[in-house]
Amino acid sequence: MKSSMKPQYEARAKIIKAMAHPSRLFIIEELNKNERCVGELTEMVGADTSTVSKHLSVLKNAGLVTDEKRANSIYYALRCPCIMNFIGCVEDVLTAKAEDHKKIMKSCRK
Amino acid sequence: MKSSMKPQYEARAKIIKAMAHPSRLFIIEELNKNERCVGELTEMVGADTSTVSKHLSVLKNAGLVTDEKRANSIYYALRCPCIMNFIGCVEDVLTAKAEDHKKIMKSCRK
DNA sequence: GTCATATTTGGCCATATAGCCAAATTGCCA
DNA sequence: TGGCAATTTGGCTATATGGCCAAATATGAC
Repeated sequence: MKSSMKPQYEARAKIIKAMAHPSRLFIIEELNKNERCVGELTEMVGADTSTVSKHLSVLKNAGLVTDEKRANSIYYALRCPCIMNFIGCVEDVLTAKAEDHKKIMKSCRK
Repeated sequence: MKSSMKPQYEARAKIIKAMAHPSRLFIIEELNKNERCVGELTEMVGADTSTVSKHLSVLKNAGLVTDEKRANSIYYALRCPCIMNFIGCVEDVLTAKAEDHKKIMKSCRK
Protein backbone atom coordinates (compact mmCIF):
# COMPACT_ATOMS: atom_id res chain seq x y z
CA MET A 1 0.00 0.00 0.00
CA LYS A 2 1.11 3.56 -0.55
CA SER A 3 3.32 4.48 2.36
CA SER A 4 1.58 7.83 2.62
CA MET A 5 -1.62 5.99 3.49
CA LYS A 6 -0.06 3.89 6.20
CA PRO A 7 -0.61 6.36 9.05
CA GLN A 8 -4.27 6.56 8.16
CA TYR A 9 -4.70 2.81 8.28
CA GLU A 10 -2.81 2.72 11.55
CA ALA A 11 -5.07 5.38 13.07
CA ARG A 12 -8.17 3.47 12.01
CA ALA A 13 -6.78 0.20 13.26
CA LYS A 14 -6.05 1.72 16.62
CA ILE A 15 -9.69 2.71 17.06
CA ILE A 16 -10.99 -0.64 15.91
CA LYS A 17 -8.52 -2.42 18.14
CA ALA A 18 -9.89 -0.48 21.07
CA MET A 19 -13.29 -2.02 20.36
CA ALA A 20 -11.93 -5.52 19.89
CA HIS A 21 -12.50 -6.90 23.37
CA PRO A 22 -15.60 -8.50 24.88
CA SER A 23 -15.64 -6.33 28.00
CA ARG A 24 -15.07 -3.19 26.02
CA LEU A 25 -17.87 -4.05 23.62
CA PHE A 26 -20.11 -4.53 26.61
CA ILE A 27 -19.03 -1.18 28.04
CA ILE A 28 -19.67 0.53 24.71
CA GLU A 29 -23.18 -0.86 24.61
CA GLU A 30 -23.89 0.23 28.16
CA LEU A 31 -22.55 3.70 27.52
CA ASN A 32 -24.75 3.92 24.48
CA LYS A 33 -27.74 3.49 26.78
CA ASN A 34 -26.46 5.68 29.60
CA GLU A 35 -23.37 7.43 30.83
CA ARG A 36 -21.77 5.51 33.68
CA CYS A 37 -19.06 5.93 36.27
CA VAL A 38 -16.23 3.46 36.77
CA GLY A 39 -17.79 1.88 39.84
CA GLU A 40 -21.04 1.11 38.07
CA LEU A 41 -19.25 -0.35 35.07
CA THR A 42 -16.98 -2.38 37.29
CA GLU A 43 -19.95 -4.03 38.91
CA MET A 44 -21.66 -4.63 35.57
CA VAL A 45 -18.59 -6.10 33.91
CA GLY A 46 -17.64 -8.19 36.89
CA ALA A 47 -13.89 -7.68 36.89
CA ASP A 48 -11.37 -5.89 39.03
CA THR A 49 -11.76 -2.10 39.21
CA SER A 50 -8.27 -1.62 37.88
CA THR A 51 -9.04 -3.81 34.91
CA VAL A 52 -12.16 -1.83 34.04
CA SER A 53 -10.30 1.42 34.55
CA LYS A 54 -7.70 0.27 32.06
CA HIS A 55 -10.37 -0.72 29.55
CA LEU A 56 -11.88 2.73 29.88
CA SER A 57 -8.52 4.33 29.38
CA VAL A 58 -8.09 2.35 26.17
CA LEU A 59 -11.48 3.53 24.95
CA LYS A 60 -10.76 7.11 25.93
CA ASN A 61 -7.37 7.03 24.32
CA ALA A 62 -8.94 5.88 21.10
CA GLY A 63 -11.39 8.76 21.27
CA LEU A 64 -14.39 6.47 21.58
CA VAL A 65 -15.57 7.80 24.92
CA THR A 66 -15.43 11.04 26.85
CA ASP A 67 -15.07 11.42 30.60
CA GLU A 68 -16.40 14.06 32.94
CA LYS A 69 -15.73 14.49 36.62
CA ARG A 70 -18.90 15.06 38.60
CA ALA A 71 -19.57 14.78 42.33
CA ASN A 72 -16.94 12.33 43.44
CA SER A 73 -17.10 10.09 40.39
CA ILE A 74 -15.94 10.14 36.81
CA TYR A 75 -18.65 9.61 34.26
CA TYR A 76 -17.88 8.08 30.93
CA ALA A 77 -20.03 8.54 27.85
CA LEU A 78 -19.99 7.20 24.30
CA ARG A 79 -18.79 9.84 21.90
CA CYS A 80 -19.96 8.53 18.52
CA PRO A 81 -23.15 6.50 18.79
CA CYS A 82 -22.74 5.58 15.14
CA ILE A 83 -20.40 2.94 16.49
CA MET A 84 -23.50 1.02 17.42
CA ASN A 85 -24.62 0.68 13.80
CA PHE A 86 -21.56 -1.38 13.24
CA ILE A 87 -22.59 -4.03 15.70
CA GLY A 88 -25.50 -4.89 13.40
CA CYS A 89 -23.08 -5.58 10.61
CA VAL A 90 -20.93 -7.73 12.84
CA GLU A 91 -24.03 -9.77 13.59
CA ASP A 92 -24.57 -10.15 9.84
CA VAL A 93 -21.10 -11.62 9.52
CA LEU A 94 -21.85 -14.04 12.32
CA THR A 95 -25.08 -15.07 10.63
CA ALA A 96 -23.38 -15.55 7.27
CA LYS A 97 -20.76 -17.69 8.95
CA ALA A 98 -23.41 -19.80 10.63
CA GLU A 99 -25.19 -20.29 7.31
CA ASP A 100 -22.02 -21.52 5.67
CA HIS A 101 -21.43 -23.90 8.48
CA LYS A 102 -24.91 -25.30 8.02
CA LYS A 103 -24.29 -25.76 4.29
CA ILE A 104 -21.08 -27.64 4.94
CA MET A 105 -22.79 -29.90 7.45
CA LYS A 106 -25.52 -30.61 4.95
CA SER A 107 -23.07 -31.54 2.18
CA CYS A 108 -21.29 -33.88 4.57
CA ARG A 109 -24.45 -35.88 5.18
CA LYS A 110 -24.97 -36.51 1.46
CA MET B 1 -22.31 -8.74 32.43
CA LYS B 2 -24.65 -11.66 32.32
CA SER B 3 -22.52 -14.73 31.80
CA SER B 4 -24.98 -16.01 29.22
CA MET B 5 -24.11 -13.02 27.06
CA LYS B 6 -20.39 -13.52 27.28
CA PRO B 7 -20.06 -15.86 24.29
CA GLN B 8 -21.89 -13.35 22.15
CA TYR B 9 -19.53 -10.55 23.09
CA GLU B 10 -16.61 -12.85 22.50
CA ALA B 11 -17.86 -13.75 19.04
CA ARG B 12 -18.30 -10.12 18.13
CA ALA B 13 -14.92 -9.18 19.54
CA LYS B 14 -13.27 -11.88 17.47
CA ILE B 15 -14.63 -10.39 14.27
CA ILE B 16 -13.69 -6.86 15.22
CA LYS B 17 -10.26 -8.00 16.27
CA ALA B 18 -9.79 -9.50 12.83
CA MET B 19 -10.29 -6.03 11.38
CA ALA B 20 -7.99 -4.35 13.87
CA HIS B 21 -4.81 -4.29 11.83
CA PRO B 22 -3.61 -1.74 9.27
CA SER B 23 -2.77 -4.30 6.59
CA ARG B 24 -6.04 -6.12 7.08
CA LEU B 25 -8.00 -2.88 6.84
CA PHE B 26 -6.20 -2.19 3.61
CA ILE B 27 -7.01 -5.66 2.33
CA ILE B 28 -10.66 -5.25 3.29
CA GLU B 29 -10.87 -2.01 1.33
CA GLU B 30 -9.23 -3.57 -1.70
CA LEU B 31 -11.52 -6.57 -1.59
CA ASN B 32 -14.46 -4.22 -1.40
CA LYS B 33 -13.41 -2.84 -4.78
CA ASN B 34 -12.44 -6.16 -6.34
CA GLU B 35 -11.80 -9.75 -5.50
CA ARG B 36 -8.09 -10.49 -5.42
CA CYS B 37 -5.73 -13.42 -5.18
CA VAL B 38 -2.96 -13.75 -2.61
CA GLY B 39 -0.22 -12.76 -5.02
CA GLU B 40 -1.93 -9.54 -5.99
CA LEU B 41 -2.60 -8.60 -2.40
CA THR B 42 0.95 -9.45 -1.41
CA GLU B 43 2.29 -7.00 -3.93
CA MET B 44 -0.20 -4.33 -2.90
CA VAL B 45 0.44 -4.69 0.81
CA GLY B 46 4.18 -4.92 0.43
CA ALA B 47 4.93 -7.68 2.92
CA ASP B 48 6.01 -11.29 2.80
CA THR B 49 3.62 -13.68 1.05
CA SER B 50 3.36 -15.76 4.18
CA THR B 51 2.43 -12.71 6.20
CA VAL B 52 -0.35 -11.76 3.81
CA SER B 53 -1.53 -15.33 3.68
CA LYS B 54 -1.83 -15.34 7.45
CA HIS B 55 -3.73 -12.07 7.42
CA LEU B 56 -6.15 -13.56 4.92
CA SER B 57 -6.58 -16.62 7.06
CA VAL B 58 -7.45 -14.41 10.01
CA LEU B 59 -10.07 -12.61 7.94
CA LYS B 60 -11.44 -15.86 6.58
CA ASN B 61 -11.56 -17.40 10.01
CA ALA B 62 -13.57 -14.47 11.25
CA GLY B 63 -15.99 -14.93 8.38
CA LEU B 64 -15.17 -11.56 6.85
CA VAL B 65 -14.00 -12.91 3.51
CA THR B 66 -14.66 -15.89 1.30
CA ASP B 67 -12.13 -17.71 -0.85
CA GLU B 68 -12.54 -19.49 -4.12
CA LYS B 69 -10.01 -21.55 -6.00
CA ARG B 70 -9.84 -20.63 -9.70
CA ALA B 71 -7.20 -21.39 -12.30
CA ASN B 72 -4.09 -21.78 -10.19
CA SER B 73 -4.88 -19.02 -7.73
CA ILE B 74 -7.15 -18.51 -4.77
CA TYR B 75 -9.39 -15.50 -4.98
CA TYR B 76 -10.55 -13.75 -1.85
CA ALA B 77 -13.66 -11.58 -1.70
CA LEU B 78 -15.33 -9.44 0.94
CA ARG B 79 -18.36 -11.15 2.33
CA CYS B 80 -20.26 -8.31 4.00
CA PRO B 81 -19.68 -4.99 2.28
CA CYS B 82 -21.59 -3.34 5.10
CA ILE B 83 -18.28 -3.51 6.90
CA MET B 84 -17.28 -0.55 4.81
CA ASN B 85 -19.95 1.69 6.33
CA PHE B 86 -18.16 1.30 9.57
CA ILE B 87 -15.01 2.91 8.28
CA GLY B 88 -16.94 6.16 7.88
CA CYS B 89 -17.82 6.08 11.54
CA VAL B 90 -14.22 5.39 12.49
CA GLU B 91 -13.28 8.49 10.55
CA ASP B 92 -15.87 10.43 12.55
CA VAL B 93 -14.18 9.34 15.75
CA LEU B 94 -10.83 10.47 14.38
CA THR B 95 -12.32 13.84 13.46
CA ALA B 96 -13.93 14.27 16.86
CA LYS B 97 -10.62 13.46 18.47
CA ALA B 98 -8.83 16.00 16.30
CA GLU B 99 -11.42 18.65 17.20
CA ASP B 100 -10.88 18.05 20.89
CA HIS B 101 -7.19 18.31 20.44
CA LYS B 102 -7.64 21.65 18.72
CA LYS B 103 -9.81 22.89 21.59
CA ILE B 104 -7.23 21.90 24.14
CA MET B 105 -4.51 23.62 22.20
CA LYS B 106 -6.63 26.75 22.01
CA SER B 107 -7.32 26.80 25.74
CA CYS B 108 -3.61 26.43 26.41
CA ARG B 109 -2.85 29.60 24.51
CA LYS B 110 -5.24 31.66 26.61
C1' DG C 1 -6.00 18.27 58.33
C1' DT C 2 -7.81 13.49 58.31
C1' DC C 3 -10.60 10.01 56.75
C1' DA C 4 -13.16 7.52 53.35
C1' DT C 5 -14.34 6.75 48.66
C1' DA C 6 -13.32 6.61 43.68
C1' DT C 7 -10.05 6.01 40.28
C1' DT C 8 -5.51 5.32 38.26
C1' DT C 9 -0.86 3.42 38.02
C1' DG C 10 2.93 0.02 38.50
C1' DG C 11 4.46 -4.61 38.80
C1' DC C 12 4.16 -9.06 37.50
C1' DC C 13 2.93 -13.26 34.72
C1' DA C 14 0.70 -15.77 31.19
C1' DT C 15 -0.89 -15.59 26.69
C1' DA C 16 -1.46 -13.89 21.94
C1' DT C 17 0.21 -11.50 17.78
C1' DA C 18 3.10 -9.92 13.71
C1' DG C 19 6.75 -10.65 11.05
C1' DC C 20 10.28 -13.08 8.48
C1' DC C 21 12.53 -17.28 6.70
C1' DA C 22 12.44 -21.90 5.37
C1' DA C 23 9.90 -25.90 4.36
C1' DA C 24 5.69 -28.29 3.09
C1' DT C 25 1.58 -28.51 0.34
C1' DT C 26 -1.53 -28.07 -3.48
C1' DG C 27 -2.85 -27.90 -8.19
C1' DC C 28 -1.83 -27.10 -13.12
C1' DC C 29 0.28 -28.57 -17.31
C1' DA C 30 3.73 -30.44 -20.35
C1' DT D 1 5.25 -38.37 -13.78
C1' DG D 2 7.90 -34.41 -12.88
C1' DG D 3 8.33 -29.74 -12.32
C1' DC D 4 6.66 -25.05 -11.73
C1' DA D 5 3.82 -21.55 -9.51
C1' DA D 6 0.73 -20.25 -5.80
C1' DT D 7 -0.35 -20.70 -1.23
C1' DT D 8 -0.07 -22.38 3.49
C1' DT D 9 2.28 -23.99 7.61
C1' DG D 10 5.95 -24.36 11.16
C1' DG D 11 9.49 -22.27 13.77
C1' DC D 12 11.33 -18.55 15.87
C1' DT D 13 11.73 -13.88 18.22
C1' DA D 14 10.17 -9.55 19.67
C1' DT D 15 6.44 -7.06 21.23
C1' DA D 16 1.81 -6.09 23.04
C1' DT D 17 -2.19 -7.30 25.86
C1' DG D 18 -5.23 -8.69 29.80
C1' DG D 19 -5.70 -9.70 34.32
C1' DC D 20 -5.00 -9.43 39.21
C1' DC D 21 -2.89 -7.45 43.38
C1' DA D 22 -0.94 -3.81 45.78
C1' DA D 23 0.22 0.88 46.04
C1' DA D 24 -0.42 5.68 44.74
C1' DT D 25 -3.33 9.49 43.77
C1' DA D 26 -7.16 12.42 43.73
C1' DT D 27 -11.58 14.35 45.56
C1' DG D 28 -15.18 15.29 48.75
C1' DA D 29 -16.97 15.26 53.69
C1' DC D 30 -16.30 16.18 58.36
